[in-house]
Amino acid sequence: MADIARLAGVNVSTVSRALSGSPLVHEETRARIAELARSLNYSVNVGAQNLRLKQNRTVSLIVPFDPTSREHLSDPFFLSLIGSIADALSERGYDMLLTRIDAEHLDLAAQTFENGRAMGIILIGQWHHHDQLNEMAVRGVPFVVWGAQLAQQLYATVGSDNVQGGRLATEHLLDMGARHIAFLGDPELPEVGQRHAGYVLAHATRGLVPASRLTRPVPFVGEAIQRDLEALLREGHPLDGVFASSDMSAMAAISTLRRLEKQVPGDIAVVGYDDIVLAAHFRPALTTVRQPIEAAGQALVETLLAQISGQKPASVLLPTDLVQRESSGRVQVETPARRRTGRKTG
Amino acid sequence: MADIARLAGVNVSTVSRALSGSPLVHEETRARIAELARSLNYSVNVGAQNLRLKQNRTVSLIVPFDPTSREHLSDPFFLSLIGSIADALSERGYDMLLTRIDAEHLDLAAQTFENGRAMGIILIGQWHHHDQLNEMAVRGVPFVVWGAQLAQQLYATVGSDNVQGGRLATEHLLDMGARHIAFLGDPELPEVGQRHAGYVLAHATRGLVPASRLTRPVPFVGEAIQRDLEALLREGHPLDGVFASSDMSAMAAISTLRRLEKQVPGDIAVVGYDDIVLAAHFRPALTTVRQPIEAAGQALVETLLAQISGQKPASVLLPTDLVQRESSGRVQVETPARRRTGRKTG
DNA sequence: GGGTCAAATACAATCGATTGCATTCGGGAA
DNA sequence: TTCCCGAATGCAATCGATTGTATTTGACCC
Repeated sequence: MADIARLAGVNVSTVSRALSGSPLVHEETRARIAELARSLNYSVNVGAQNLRLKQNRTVSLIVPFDPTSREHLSDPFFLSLIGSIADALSERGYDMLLTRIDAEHLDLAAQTFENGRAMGIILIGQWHHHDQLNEMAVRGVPFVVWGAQLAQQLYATVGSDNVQGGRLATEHLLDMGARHIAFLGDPELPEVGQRHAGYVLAHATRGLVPASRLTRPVPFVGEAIQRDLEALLREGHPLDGVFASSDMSAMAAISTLRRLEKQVPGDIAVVGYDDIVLAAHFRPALTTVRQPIEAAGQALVETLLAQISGQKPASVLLPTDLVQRESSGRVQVETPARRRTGRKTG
Repeated sequence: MADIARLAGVNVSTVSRALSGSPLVHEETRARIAELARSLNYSVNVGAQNLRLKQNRTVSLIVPFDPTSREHLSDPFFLSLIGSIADALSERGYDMLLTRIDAEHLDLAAQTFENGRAMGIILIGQWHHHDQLNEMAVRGVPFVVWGAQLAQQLYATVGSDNVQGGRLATEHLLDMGARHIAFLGDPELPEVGQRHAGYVLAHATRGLVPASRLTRPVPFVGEAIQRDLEALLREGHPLDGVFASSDMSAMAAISTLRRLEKQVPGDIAVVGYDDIVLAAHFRPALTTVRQPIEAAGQALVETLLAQISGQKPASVLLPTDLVQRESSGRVQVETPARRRTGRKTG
């Protein structure tokens, strides 16, 4: 900017005013300065500008990683969610700063705000650290979490109605005749916990109680699912339904079951969660609970911006619905296999 | 920082030195300052720091959008690529600033560098603006492009070997007995152009020349593919193979062909490009040319960082290979349908 | 006790912008 | 001619850090 000022024979303050369209500069001067700026490929230093103005148009997107696996960004659901957030932000003229942090230290997320790089934060998942997040909220950090609404929550979340989703999935499996439905996912994670609550609720309304060993706290990805399902079947526990807490785990489960020579859905009906694009094209096409991804990105961004502009945090619960496809056809009610394994129900 | 200095009863310069671990401050003083900083949730203002140090640890990722469609970020291939770039950057301690710009003004990408927000740029695709990019390179902007290597290129690209990929796909289709192979994709885009070159080359080595109307310049996504294929078939042109320049278009093509009561691969063999996760699970499972996504992210980041540290731009060509699945089985050589449609070969 | 020296800390310029206030300039009114 | 006024521009402080160059402090030695 100093260069331009020198070349134009004016003071930097005039250049600054000219470039920001202040009515205080003579039109002729402005034109001369604008022309110079263009020819020099000049653009204002956003860092310095933000420093002076104490504001910016950047939102920080934090994608925590599980420190034990340091797993890569690959689940299509989260990738799509990131895409939809990026779109929602760019429509509004914001940039997105993507940072990955250790999921055990979610409070580090606040740094991108506190050090002035972003005016707000979108966090994917609350993991096990509801408390750290509440503390961040008390500190006045503007942020929104993609996840579950929890009790005593001082921050805003955006998420699908997980209890409802879990319930829909489980009721559907029960309708299909399944009576021994495994739940795949770690209920310690808030979202999964709510899906699990829906699973229990659906049983309860029919006077049923799922066997506790049918709840399998496996991580979203990796080979744990294979091993776990093999173990479950080896134990000889009856099994005629699977509710997986993500489509990727549902697909892993189906592959494993088929390898163990179970028919899906003939012997075991499977329902997933998310409705990623892949779900519709998988064989058998996956019955699953749809989470509205486009709406999610929009809602996250709007909620955050509202908060930044001074409104108080207000959570959003997005509707979920069941998409019925092939993986959950009617279960054959009395196969020799099932009779053999007995029927303890928990 | 001024607050801390006041509370600690020292000058800000001492605080700065203490926090950055300079040996010039007394150990005791440092401890006191560190403790204060922690209790105040203080972290240095990165903007101000960058301003002073003229450096940062942020890389800008530019994902251009086609201004006519302003299409959302949804192609799984690009989403995965973004994920792999994010991972490669975070492994090295860099943050990623994601910005979307109009594909007709790729030179705007330089702004994130020139205004000091990022130390380098990764750009997805060169679109129609090789010239703008060369000009950016002349200006000294450090950037790498995911795309095709072109003649007279002053900047670095990372990309798969598109000619080879196109050739592999086409040779495979020819091996399967196809003789009227449509090419789906706009050869004006550099990467697609090279895949098309491979397509022509594969024909040439067998003394064949593909009919020019079999080259269908349709965009990657949207409904154009359906309409275009319908038109092609309505014209009565013989067709027994399709090489689509992305998996998403291959899948759209297959759906359309089936709706028009063509067997895939029985009547028409189809090969895609990318090998997205979905490809393996689609029915029929997609034969496709694999692009190594993890390697791509790593290579992009390494190439950019090398350039930032002063080395001159060096492009990387990643190997591609054909993944053979179901969508490209042997074509039935003489069906009544084919005989009916005649055999003008262009 | 005065001088020397090293360790620890303070001062002040700097990065690139923004903006309230001061200054300059020219023209019109008295 | 003098004074006033508004338009256009310049000056200088400021944002929050870093760092070269003083300056202070205290220990040690003669």
